[in-house]
Amino acid sequence: MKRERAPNFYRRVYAETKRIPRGKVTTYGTIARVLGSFRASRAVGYALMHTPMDENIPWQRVINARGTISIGGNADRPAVQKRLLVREGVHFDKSGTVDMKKYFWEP
DNA sequence: GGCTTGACGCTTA
DNA sequence: GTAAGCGCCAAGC
Repeated sequence: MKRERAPNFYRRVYAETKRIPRGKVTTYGTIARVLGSFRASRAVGYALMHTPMDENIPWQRVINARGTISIGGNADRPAVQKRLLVREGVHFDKSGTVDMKKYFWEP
């Protein structure tokens, strides 16, 4: 998980994620585009998956293009993520979808 | 060094 | 409007 030789790509993803202001959310594609590869959405997701909690990175503000939270495996993580976003002022739809039109943030 | 998997995105049916 | 397939980058085996 924690690699001393953290790839530059990871650091970029973390940096962009930390740039997200409170009450705003972004998508993997946006992060990938900022990094220089719009189609690297998968790599971005993979990087966030390895997001070290030591850095206190708001990975919860990064969601997919649909505005919904994926993961699926542990239902605890998305639950906490949704809770954090709602606590920050992000409104969630009853289906668990975020209104990207209002909360979508891009650099 | 090559193949497969993975928090996705976009296009086509 | 919903469903399925292809493509991208990066890491793991």
